[in-house]
Amino acid sequence: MATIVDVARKAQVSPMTVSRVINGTGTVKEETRKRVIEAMEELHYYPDYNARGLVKKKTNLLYLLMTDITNPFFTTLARGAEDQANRHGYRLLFGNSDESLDKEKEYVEMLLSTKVDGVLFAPSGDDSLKHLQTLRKHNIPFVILDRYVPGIESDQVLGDNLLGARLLMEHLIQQGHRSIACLCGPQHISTARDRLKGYRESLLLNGIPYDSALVMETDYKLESGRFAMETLLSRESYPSAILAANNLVAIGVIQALQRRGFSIPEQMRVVTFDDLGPLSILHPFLTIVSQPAYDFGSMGVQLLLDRIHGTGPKEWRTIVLPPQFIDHQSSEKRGY
Amino acid sequence: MATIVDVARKAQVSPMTVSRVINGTGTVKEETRKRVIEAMEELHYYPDYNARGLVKKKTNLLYLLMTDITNPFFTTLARGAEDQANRHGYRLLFGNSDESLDKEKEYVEMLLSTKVDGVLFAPSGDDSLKHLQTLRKHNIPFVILDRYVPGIESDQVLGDNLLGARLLMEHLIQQGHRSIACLCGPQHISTARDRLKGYRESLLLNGIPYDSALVMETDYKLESGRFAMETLLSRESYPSAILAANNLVAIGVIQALQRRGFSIPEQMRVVTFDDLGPLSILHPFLTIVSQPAYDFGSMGVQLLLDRIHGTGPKEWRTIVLPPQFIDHQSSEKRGY
DNA sequence: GTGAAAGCGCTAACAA
DNA sequence: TTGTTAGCGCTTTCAC
Repeated sequence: MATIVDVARKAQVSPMTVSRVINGTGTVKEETRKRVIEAMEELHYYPDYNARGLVKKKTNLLYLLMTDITNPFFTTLARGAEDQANRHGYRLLFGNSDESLDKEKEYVEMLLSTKVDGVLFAPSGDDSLKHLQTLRKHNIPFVILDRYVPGIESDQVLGDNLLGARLLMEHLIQQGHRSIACLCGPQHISTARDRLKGYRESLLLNGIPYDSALVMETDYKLESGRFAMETLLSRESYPSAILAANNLVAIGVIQALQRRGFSIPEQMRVVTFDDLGPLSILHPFLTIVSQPAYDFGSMGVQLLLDRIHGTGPKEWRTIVLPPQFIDHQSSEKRGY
Repeated sequence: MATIVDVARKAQVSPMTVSRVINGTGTVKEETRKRVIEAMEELHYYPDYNARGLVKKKTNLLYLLMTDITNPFFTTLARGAEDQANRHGYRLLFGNSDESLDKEKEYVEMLLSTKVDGVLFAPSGDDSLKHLQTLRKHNIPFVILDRYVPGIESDQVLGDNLLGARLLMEHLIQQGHRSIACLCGPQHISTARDRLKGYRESLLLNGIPYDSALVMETDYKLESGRFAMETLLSRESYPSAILAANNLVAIGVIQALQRRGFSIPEQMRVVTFDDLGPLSILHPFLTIVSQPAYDFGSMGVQLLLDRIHGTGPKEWRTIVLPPQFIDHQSSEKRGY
């Protein structure tokens, strides 16, 4: 716990000179420099970032607020963000709101007391608006990730969920499916709305009537998918394919199907969004529109740093990352 | 960015009184209290944790250093740690060393400048010793997670990998397998050593000769498993079952098998350690010894806080969490 | 090329 | 019950 004063004393200079050596600012005679460095090493000195932050009003800390740390989409995103942050000399803090607005609120308040330089914010839903407004009011730069929030402008990194849904639907329809269920995700989240919209548009475009009985609102968790699928299976007749709200919901769906002895994809086709991380390899029966999760993270950090440093344009920027269609069954990959 | 002085001025009291209100320390007249709280709200005041930490020498920050954030074992562990930390008024920082000693070193140095109250440390291997010694020298409390490191004593939360390996082996041997390959993981990591040891012991106990050709050292990543399996399959004869170093290696193994058209588990049995998170549901062909990842995190935080606060015994404590045998094939679960 | 003084936002210790 | 003083570890500013 040596401080800058200890080092200064040992090197027989003023604390200010030590500070200059540490930060490489100002001018220091080579000889003094050496003495200082030696002293730092002998005392195992490490500068206190907090003390520095206090005076510089800059912490070199970024915060990543995710909605579900167990979802491979977000862990991959986190890696992208971390790599990019470290590359620019920033440290990255993570938090996990667990798709809960209340938890999100706690994180935001904690954030206000933590003095981070910026925030990567994956909103839990449209109601996150007030939290974002709070950040804005406190002049904390942020970038919205994955889900846009009506009512606020900001830098954003989003996916094209409308297109994603349509790619999946076209695929199913081309294969002859006409009765396709949509487990459509929470409608207070933009991604879920867009995916449902894509579903409806594809039906319309292909002259397939919309059947509200085939559309069920789920949340973005596994159990929800299982439950919805069980409900579908309890009816007299069921669809031949399922558009699942996201990867976790899809797994719930598959679980329900397996329990009922369905073989996939022969008896039921399942398609969904977002990869399963390293495990996707094992799922030949899943057709997926994958989002470049790593890029979500690294580009998010890029936008955020541009905003913090004032590099980049003044206007808000929205980056839309294209989905990638992956038919694990045929191993065929196409970018869009 | 209102400060405590702004609030004091607005409430017509001294900063010290505001501080007392914020922290609930000392005594403040109810009337003054109200005035202060009102002022805080009007100014949207949030205390600066860093400034507080500077004087209190206590940040209420814990750090979790993982080796692989994409491994479901660690994301689940992280959730356990986070929940427990928040429950006690601590914030949790994450970092990801990516199984790399060099990256780990960078994190440790960053840590020394970040002034956290304690560290949950999942070592990248035996060579992490020096990093742990650095923390010790700087009086930063830590708890070792998952992998022990010869040469240092500490609070620890570990699994029983020897037993885990033997459970898996007994299972295979009971099913009649005699030729079992061991993709044994990096031998500079305690978990890998113990698993290999369990493998050998089981062979011995069952009178099966040890065949070094069946043992291959891998790391803990997917590609490594795939490569090892491909090597095995390129030989004239191959084993009937694989004990894979961990979950990711197992996936690599399965991938290699699928590419060669093997059906699992009929033509090749694969068993391994650690669950696949939500996805394990989908893998009826995997037999797994699972570790209670969530408890690794929450108990780790518990030990750490005991150490920080001086509650709990003076001696180092090692908690060994029992493995759980899960045969996804038979859906049978038994605790040990 | 180097140092002294002041202050970042907060709280411990003492005084009133 | 409240306020004053000093100082946490560092950097900014200005002087030498």
